[in-house]
Amino acid sequence: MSIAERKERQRAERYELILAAARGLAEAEGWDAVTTRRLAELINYSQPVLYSHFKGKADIMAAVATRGFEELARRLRMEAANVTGAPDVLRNVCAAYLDFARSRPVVYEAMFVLPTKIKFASEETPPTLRVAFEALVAALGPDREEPVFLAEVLWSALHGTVVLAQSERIPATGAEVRLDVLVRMFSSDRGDGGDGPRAGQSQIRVQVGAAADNSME
Amino acid sequence: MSIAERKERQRAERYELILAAARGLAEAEGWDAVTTRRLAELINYSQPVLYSHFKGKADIMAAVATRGFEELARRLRMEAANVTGAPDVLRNVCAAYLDFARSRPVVYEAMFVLPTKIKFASEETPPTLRVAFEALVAALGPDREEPVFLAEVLWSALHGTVVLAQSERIPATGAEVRLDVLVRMFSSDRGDGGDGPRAGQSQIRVQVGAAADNSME
DNA sequence: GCAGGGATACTAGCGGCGCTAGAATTTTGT
DNA sequence: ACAAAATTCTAGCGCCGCTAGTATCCCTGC
Repeated sequence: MSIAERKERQRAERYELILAAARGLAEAEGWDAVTTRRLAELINYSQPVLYSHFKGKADIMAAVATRGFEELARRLRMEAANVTGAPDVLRNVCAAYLDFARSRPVVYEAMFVLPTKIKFASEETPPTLRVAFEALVAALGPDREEPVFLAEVLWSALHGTVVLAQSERIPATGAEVRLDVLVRMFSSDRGDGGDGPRAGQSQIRVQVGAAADNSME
Repeated sequence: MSIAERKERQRAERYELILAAARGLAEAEGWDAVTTRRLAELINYSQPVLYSHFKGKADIMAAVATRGFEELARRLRMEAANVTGAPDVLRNVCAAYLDFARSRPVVYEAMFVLPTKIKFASEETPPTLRVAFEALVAALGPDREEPVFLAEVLWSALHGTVVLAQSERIPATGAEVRLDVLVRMFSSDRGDGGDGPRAGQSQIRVQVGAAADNSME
């Protein structure tokens, strides 16, 4: 049965090829430029081949989004798990979220902006997506009232800054300050009893992260 | 020159007819269903007539959005001006924003979600849009540090809740609680020294407003 | 070694999209 | 009444997502 295995492996490789082509094309020219014809040309197959892997264009985008959920969950989980050692988990998790959105804008768009058939906030929600949300809840710290709603609002604020900035509806400059403001608003100790330079630190952190992680693959 | 006036008036009427048709069709079936062919059919003219009024479909949507900016600015300004008498301006302004987004979801989409050529945060920003933002700044109250950035984050949070809820990425239930949370986060006096039942009041307010203002016009 | 048969990929085409050139029609001014 | 000007329409371009039907390839069993 080795021959069947090889075939399946080649199929899986082509599946990945399609996903990579879709993401690459979207990153280069936006999702509007990702057409079935151009995708077919990129992978050196004819259009109908795409439909043997995916139900349609929306399905391809959903697959890209799913990969995004995995990466986002991984990043957030890593920051949220650092309860010991790092004093400001909330800021790090928020920074990681913004960092992800900035480094993979079109993936973020497929995940959270464009219409998708992926179910949110239901039983069939992808586990990775749930993990990402739980990281937000955890980042807010213990003993907070209405933790789920609070996390939803935090997520909304993060998402809002991302999409408004990406669509140039709020200026790109000031992203660091907005992070400062946002973290202060949602931290459990509001009156800034903490150390002052904390803000400056994170500004650098976000900037560097965004600049370093802009590669396409 | 009365005949030229009549012609111009008829042109203006047809312009309005197109806008109304576009908004109505979008409200009934979403922006994807708003095609130049269907619009032409709705107004009983052929397609190219649309292009004598607008540069293209995007221009029509921008016009719908512009009308939306006017209405939103009017609503927010009204709530923000109530400094005297109303103790919680912030809550009322936020509620008005959410109310608008819920009552005119597709207009909101054209304004703040879909790609647009309208310039934000620049010199050529529509005055009404600027007014709306100023209302947000005012609602936050005086003597706050970084008022503009703070307003940007508040707007982001409001926008985030709207779009995540509209795209069913956070559950529709809980909108009132999220408003409560959000207002508490951004109010200048954080420790809830105010009266308790305030939240319940506003919940009713928002719900009634959303239900009453759902007409297609 | 080689024909049959199933899997695989292709060509071609459908209806619909935004948009526009050029023809046909209506309206205007003389 | 008639030519000119403004207006509206017909027809079509290149593109889209998607699919039916055909051709090709490769594995299987003799």
